[in-house]
Amino acid sequence: MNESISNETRDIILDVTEKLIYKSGIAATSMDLLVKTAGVSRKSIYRYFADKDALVVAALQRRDIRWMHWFTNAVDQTETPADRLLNLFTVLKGWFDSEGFRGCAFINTSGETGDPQDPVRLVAKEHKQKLLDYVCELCTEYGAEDPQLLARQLLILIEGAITVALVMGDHSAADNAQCMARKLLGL
Amino acid sequence: MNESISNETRDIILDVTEKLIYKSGIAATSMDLLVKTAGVSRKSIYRYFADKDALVVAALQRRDIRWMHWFTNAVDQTETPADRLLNLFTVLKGWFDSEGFRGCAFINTSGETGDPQDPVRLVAKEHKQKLLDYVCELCTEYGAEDPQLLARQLLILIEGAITVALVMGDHSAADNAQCMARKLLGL
DNA sequence: CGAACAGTAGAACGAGTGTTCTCCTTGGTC
DNA sequence: GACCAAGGAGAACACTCGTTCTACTGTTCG
Repeated sequence: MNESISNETRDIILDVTEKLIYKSGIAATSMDLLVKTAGVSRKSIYRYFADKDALVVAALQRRDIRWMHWFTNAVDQTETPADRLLNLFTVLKGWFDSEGFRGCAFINTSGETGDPQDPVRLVAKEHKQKLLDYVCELCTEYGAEDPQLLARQLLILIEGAITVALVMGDHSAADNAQCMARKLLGL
Repeated sequence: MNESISNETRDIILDVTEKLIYKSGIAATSMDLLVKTAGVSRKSIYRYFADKDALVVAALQRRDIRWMHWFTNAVDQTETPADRLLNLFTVLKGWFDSEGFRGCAFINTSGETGDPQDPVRLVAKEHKQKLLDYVCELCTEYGAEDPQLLARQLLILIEGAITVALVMGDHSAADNAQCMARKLLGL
């Protein structure tokens, strides 16, 4: 009857795929491990997804949506536009300190894939574009002279903090990035 | 006679491994492809390296040394300490625009490996620590109040620019990072 | 009831993986 | 000349990969 009813099995598959990819990367996430972890049969996976590539892309798109929702919601929990811009890095800090933090899934999977035209890379690019657009909105609300330039600079701070936090294990990168953002905003 | 004579075959193997890993990642670099590309036999590879892991680590350590040499040499081609700090990003820009640029090999391979204790991750951490130490030296020469803090902030700008350049394909990230560095240095 | 469907369990297949092996050639060194 | 280490070409092994298949179990609905 209802064609848009949420399919439970499909959701489980996507959930588990998303988690395994984030934890260990695409190559290390075998269909066998997926079957065992999700508790579904191989046939069920191939019923909903043409092949592993399609499954991976769908899982990453799901993570894109969910991460952006979580991030923007958390950042928006402050009053003034200036607070929101600084809050970007406070929320990042909380993410770094959370259990199971493994950096940004999209940076990681981009590094795994050599071909820039690979669907995985395109999803990553779209994700970062969405993040840039969101930051740009905040900059506009803040009343920045050049919101686009400011947003691009803040994005560099965000990506830099994430990368340093992952590779060096230095979670204080969020604080250092926030310190730079403060100077940039003239606060 | 001379025990420290440079071994040509070993060098070729390391060279090709380094290039293939940078181009396509560790998982995509099979021993078979390595044999065909390097024009050496499997036996030769296993004569010099215990297994693939050891080869990968050795190739990454080699890249660490060579990249740092190249980078510091290029950056040091300026007169004043202030110029050198800004030159960090000019050199980065040149790297981004160079043919075959695929981001930072150490960020990429860190994303490929889930386990933080993996030798690959340790090599990456050491590489970024060396880079941080170098930037810290420049900051000290510059006469910064807190060279360590400044260096950590500049490192975030560097890693952020690299990540944005790779994932978004936006090479102007180097310019934007340099712009922020200028503000940070009060120039 | 019975057809249709979503699902599990698991075998099977071909291709690719890292690794080891044998056989052959080459270029020195006692 | 005898020896031996270095290297090449490629077969072979055990394993894992993604993918497909068959056989069986419920559930739903006309």
